[in-house]
Amino acid sequence: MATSLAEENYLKIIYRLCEGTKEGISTNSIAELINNKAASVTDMLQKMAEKGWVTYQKYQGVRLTEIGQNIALSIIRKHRLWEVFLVEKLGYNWDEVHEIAEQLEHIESETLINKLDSFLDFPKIDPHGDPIPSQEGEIPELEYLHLSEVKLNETCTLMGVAKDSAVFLQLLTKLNLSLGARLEVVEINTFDRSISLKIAEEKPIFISHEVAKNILVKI
Amino acid sequence: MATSLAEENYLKIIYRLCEGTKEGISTNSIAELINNKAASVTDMLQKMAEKGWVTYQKYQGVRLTEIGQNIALSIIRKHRLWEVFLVEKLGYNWDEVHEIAEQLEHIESETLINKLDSFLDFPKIDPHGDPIPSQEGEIPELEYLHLSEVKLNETCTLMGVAKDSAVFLQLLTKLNLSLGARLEVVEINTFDRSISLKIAEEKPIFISHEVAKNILVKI
DNA sequence: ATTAATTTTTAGGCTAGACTAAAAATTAAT
DNA sequence: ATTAATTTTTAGTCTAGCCTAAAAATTAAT
Ligand SMILES: [Mn+2]
Ligand SMILES: [Mn+2]
Ligand SMILES: [Mn+2]
Ligand SMILES: [Mn+2]
Repeated sequence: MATSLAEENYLKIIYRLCEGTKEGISTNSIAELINNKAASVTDMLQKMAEKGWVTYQKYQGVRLTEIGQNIALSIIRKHRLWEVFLVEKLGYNWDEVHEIAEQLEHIESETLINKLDSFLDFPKIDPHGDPIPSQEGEIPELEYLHLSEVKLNETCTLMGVAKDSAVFLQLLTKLNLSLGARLEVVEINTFDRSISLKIAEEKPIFISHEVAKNILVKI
Repeated sequence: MATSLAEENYLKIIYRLCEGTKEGISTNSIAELINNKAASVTDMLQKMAEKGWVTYQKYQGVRLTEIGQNIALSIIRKHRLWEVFLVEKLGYNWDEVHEIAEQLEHIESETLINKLDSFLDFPKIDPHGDPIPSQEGEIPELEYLHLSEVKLNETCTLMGVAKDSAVFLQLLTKLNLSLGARLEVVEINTFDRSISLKIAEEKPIFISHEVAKNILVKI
């Protein structure tokens, strides 16, 4: 069945909210992320339940069905492949691509996205370290730690970000923090949980707990 | 002012119809190309006149304003640059790209299209030989002949097509007729105006007047 | 110059997807 | 266990962009 732009955006957001939990997703949480009023969300959820993309019972929240999840994953696949294209081929920075990918992800063509995938040499992650779902909708569950959880004097590799807002990404860039960077936690301040980091043997930088929480690393 | 998808499609079609003539463009001709009913077109024309994109008087047809024309040209620029991308970078054939470009042309980002332009090495024509408008909305008026107008025994170069339907383009491909081909008109049948052509010294092929009319050449 | 045919516009409706305001259900607080 | 606060749903509107049917204007044919 064909999906409208509005429906695709709902599916993507519900997918994101489902990830963290087994519970039903609340109307309000969707409304907030999609920037609509709760009443509008209820309306749409009922239509999407009708189409078999979500399971929905009044007041009990919503979950994606198998079908709904597959649609969501195909949109996420497109979003992330386009982000790779924008950074790798057109020379964008990682903080500039999200909005454009929000548009490109709705372009409908099976062949297009597979040719793009091939043109990009079948990347496994996007510019923010997020995994790219396969054509079949398989997505590797990457088991990363938040930098805020890393112990003193441990060394880790920056694998991704938990938030892709432009200001956050720009801050990381300014701090010289990019995907693949080797990080050593040289100090943890118990007062505010701020952290001192050595990036590849350079002189240490300070980051707040708030920043550390949104950086994903592998030991 | 922001343009909706529907408005952009109207502007593009009106631009095309304006090209051939100085007259006002009829409601019906727009309706036919855009696959809407005339009443819907009237409706939209009135709204677009309101916004200053067309001049419109009841029963007198419509013309693009300077502003309307510039919007149309920017969409055409995007359409054609994306077509180049699809063919040159993703390996599509020239008969497969139009529908996808119809979607991509509506992606809104100044920087995107200029980076794409640069990535493609600033092409001047698209895969069908159509000129690509500059960022400033300048478009070279290419003065081509229809192959049907070429005299017997003259030699010419295939520069473009006057129609980009998939079946037509597929026929040309089958006949080994592609952009840049050197063509010699070796026979013209007065009865049905069909033509015999030598392509780069190969043995001649036959094409109908209908086909010849839609092939653009330079002597 | 009338009449006929065609084109265009108006009038009134419909659907998707948003909204506000009010009602209903759930959850939290006494 | 009530009452209060919060969340969610229903009911009723609105706009964009389409539609059909009927009216009006233009163009073509007698
Ligand atoms: Mn993104
Ligand atoms: Mn991303
Ligand atoms: Mn095209
Ligand atoms: Mn083209």
